[in-house]
Amino acid sequence: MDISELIKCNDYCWEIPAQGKMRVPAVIYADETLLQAMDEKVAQQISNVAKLPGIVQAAYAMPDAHWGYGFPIGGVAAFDAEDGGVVSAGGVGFDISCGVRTLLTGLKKQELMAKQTALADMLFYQIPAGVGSTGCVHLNHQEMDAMLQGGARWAVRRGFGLESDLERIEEQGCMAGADASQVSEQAKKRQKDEMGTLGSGNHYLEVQCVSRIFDQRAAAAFGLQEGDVVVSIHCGSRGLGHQIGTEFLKRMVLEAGRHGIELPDRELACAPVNSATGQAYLGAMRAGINCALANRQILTHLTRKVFAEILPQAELRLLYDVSHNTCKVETHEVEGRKRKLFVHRKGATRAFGPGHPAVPGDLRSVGQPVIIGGSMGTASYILAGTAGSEQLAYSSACHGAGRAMSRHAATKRWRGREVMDVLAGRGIMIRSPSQRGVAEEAPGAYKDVAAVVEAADAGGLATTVARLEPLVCVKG
DNA sequence: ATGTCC
Repeated sequence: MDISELIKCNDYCWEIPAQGKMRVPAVIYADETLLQAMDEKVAQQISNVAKLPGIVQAAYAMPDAHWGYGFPIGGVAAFDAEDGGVVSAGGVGFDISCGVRTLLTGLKKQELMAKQTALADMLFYQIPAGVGSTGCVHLNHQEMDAMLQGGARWAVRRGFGLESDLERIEEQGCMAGADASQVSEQAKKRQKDEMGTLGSGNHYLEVQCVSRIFDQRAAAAFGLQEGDVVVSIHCGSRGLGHQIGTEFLKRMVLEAGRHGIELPDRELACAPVNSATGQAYLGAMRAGINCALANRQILTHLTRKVFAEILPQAELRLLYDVSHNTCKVETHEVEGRKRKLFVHRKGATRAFGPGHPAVPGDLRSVGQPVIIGGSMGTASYILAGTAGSEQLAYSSACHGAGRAMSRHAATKRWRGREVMDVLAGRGIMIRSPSQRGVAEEAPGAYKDVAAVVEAADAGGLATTVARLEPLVCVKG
């Protein structure tokens, strides 16, 4: 990216001043190195977001931002419905409520190592992964609607996991305002056999070891110590979320003119929050959030079953579950005034600071856990929300390493088999149904996650708590 | 991300 047009606010914050049809400035949080490596399209896309009706304060890009459909991945934007604000399907992303949860196991790395191969094989056998994968749960119409309304709460009631899991999930596991009747039959049909499946692309289930603690107090509150084994699950709402996104995107493009919305880019199709389509999308999108929460909950149950067999002394407790493709109604202070806003986070994690009422009581003094999934074979990080992040980007942080190379380019450069062999040599066991998928996800195709986390920390978006190193990875 | 193009 050409940084000569940007105003440097500080070493980790850069502004594109409002110009032309931009209603507000665009702000990118990154250090100079990340910024220079960032695709020019991120600046274009985030500037286009700043042109949408009802946008408040600024459009933001996180340190892991890269080119996406309409909105950049790693984009945050909030809209005021009272001010003509919009909701955008492309601003949430196709994989609605894609997210990651981390489970504590109570195990130390040494206990796990003797069983590493058995665990890798059993997880791969029990966790459905890959394009079009189907699971052990099959939903009829009635159960589909119950799942879409109930989320992880529905899953726990059906025997998948523990009641105590729910308090460690955003929205206590059930997104309010979901409207299953706004989800098309086609979307439901695609999902009926896909519950409890990882999917493909960058989705994974990873067994990890805590390799470094950065913040002792926060780590103690989160239950993390050096040498601990944890499990992280990254996946979303599968075919259902994709279908909802596709259908509403089309509908929003067709209706934009009727709502007097001039689209700077077709891919930024949106509808006023206060319109039939806006409300219908919000209902369907929230149902999609519940689908993703239920999906991760079922996968958690399957993971517990595998550990019970291979390492029966393990006790898997949910640390936290974050969604990084959402639009949520939140109250934020803007220029001294509290406003109800529709906050879009696409490839960005909610990061509420200490004291926020939505953070579970026993974690509230340190802030919300923010889980940053690394790429395959690289570290992941646990951060905590900060008090200052509300004024920086509506309490948001990055979500991962962010791609640095296209999938196509990655498959030309690497072969899945060799990527797996190299990682095996470093003690990391990869299991995947797709060699090509492994090549696409080669560590070299991603940005340096440590640099991304450092920029998020130094920029004040969140504070680093712990680093996790992979031991076993089931890759979609 | 995605029944990787109804």
